[in-house]
Amino acid sequence: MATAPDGTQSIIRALSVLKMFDDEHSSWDLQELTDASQLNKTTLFRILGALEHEGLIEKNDDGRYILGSEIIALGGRAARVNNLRTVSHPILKNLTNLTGETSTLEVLRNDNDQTWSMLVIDEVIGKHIVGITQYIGSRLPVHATSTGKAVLAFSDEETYQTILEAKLASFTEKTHINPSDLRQDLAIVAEQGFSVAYGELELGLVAISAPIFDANNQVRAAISLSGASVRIKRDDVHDLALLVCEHASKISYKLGFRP
Amino acid sequence: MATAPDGTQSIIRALSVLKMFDDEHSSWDLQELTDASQLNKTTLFRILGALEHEGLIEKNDDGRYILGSEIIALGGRAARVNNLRTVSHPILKNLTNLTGETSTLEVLRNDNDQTWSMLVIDEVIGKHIVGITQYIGSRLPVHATSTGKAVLAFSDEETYQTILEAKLASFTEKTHINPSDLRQDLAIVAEQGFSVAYGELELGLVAISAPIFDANNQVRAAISLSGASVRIKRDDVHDLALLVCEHASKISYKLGFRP
DNA sequence: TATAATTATTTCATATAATGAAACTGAATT
DNA sequence: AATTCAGTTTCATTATATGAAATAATTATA
Repeated sequence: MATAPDGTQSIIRALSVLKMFDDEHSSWDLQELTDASQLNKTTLFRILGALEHEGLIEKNDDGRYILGSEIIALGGRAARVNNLRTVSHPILKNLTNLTGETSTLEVLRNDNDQTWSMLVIDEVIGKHIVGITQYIGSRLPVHATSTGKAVLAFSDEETYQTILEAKLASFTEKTHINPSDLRQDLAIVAEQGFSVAYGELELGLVAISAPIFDANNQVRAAISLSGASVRIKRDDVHDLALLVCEHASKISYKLGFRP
Repeated sequence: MATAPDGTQSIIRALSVLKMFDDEHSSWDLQELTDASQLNKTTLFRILGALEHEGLIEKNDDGRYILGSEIIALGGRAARVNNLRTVSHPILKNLTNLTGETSTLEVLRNDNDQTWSMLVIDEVIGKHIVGITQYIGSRLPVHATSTGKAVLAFSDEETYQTILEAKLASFTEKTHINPSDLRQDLAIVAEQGFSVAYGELELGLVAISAPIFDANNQVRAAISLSGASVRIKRDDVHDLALLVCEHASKISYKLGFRP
């Protein structure tokens, strides 16, 4: 064998070493890396030398290696290219292709000053004739949408509180207008990893959502799959939810989220 | 020569290639990289193979290489380790060592709901006896502090407007209580890259600040150097400002900012 | 303080694996 | 159909990555 089929071996080795710097092991010394990897100490020494030379790792005060600022810079650039909408669109399309139903991408947005809402930033219209509405650019109530609940259930305490303290407007008899009801629902969402809004915003409309996380391990958005309740029955919800979660995970992954 | 002194050559080459993916050149194909680098096409082909294999780059729809999600994930981890406070502290210490004056690190924070202020998150006390006050944890008015002005001058339009629209409280006769005065001052700050508050918060107190940027090219904080006006004369300000800017740049660099 | 133990770095001989010229493939363009 | 260009594979060459061992530099222990 002249050259590794997947590209230069020493580079693959170096990148594997780089990936050993995760949240659980954010700093290493040479010996630890030697013990934890299959690599020869001298080889590692030179790999680290190269990584350090290029600023991808650096030594902290204790002389231990940590990820360096060059990685942060590269990460910023990568995030700019792999932005939420660009990355999500093909995945939304796939979700709609598989189900025939409409899918959307929504983010939590602070409106003018006080209020929060879900802003629809992308949408792929389903195949069914009933309920074709363009939603891109619309702002929807957080507490009455599946996406809102998906985001809220994984938000930081502060955002969570702020929104729950606001007045919960009623849209149908199914809307949670009672904070404790909503809180209970959100606990379930957090538990199972997806949310369902069955007629909470509009009677006859079912929506299933899952949250999207980014490289900072924070909720960034949610996707939804929605359709008329005449098509999407209670029994279908679970299978569809699984599909939505899968697709949401794919987006999270592409945004650098590593669970 | 057996091995490159700075570490494995092929790895250094690969990392140099990775860095070619900047904001101006966010996507490349093999030929372009061949033309733009000193490397042999076949070598590049294998370098790209290794980088792609490990997810640091990927091909977009057009078959062009772009930075991949693994870089975003690594960037997130690196940012968590190289956090603002940790990174800034030794640099603040240095600034205070060189000048004898107190230096601080401050971020713009949305208070409870409406108001904004500068939150002091680190401080290195200077050598002089006069004016030793612990400020860590304090919230200071944005419009009357050098740090506030440094941050504001480089903030996005929305934040800028919001804060300028609020009532500008008066602290001394030097405080900018008139939006158009403040606006004018901020234009100068944006121009020269640093801000000065000469008795605007407290008579007899001079502070000089410079903004800190992160890998997303956005203002993240500001550092200040402050002391009594009996020591820091008008004539000293310029030289000190240069020093403050230098130190702020160092922090920005460590946070992954590449101007 | 000396000694031991541990880790980091350098040396050096070896051959593996990186390298690049050239050939080949496949797609796009004329 | 002919041509051009980008991407990929082949293959011979040797530069260069590799790792065992020796050395230096720390750190821990007696």
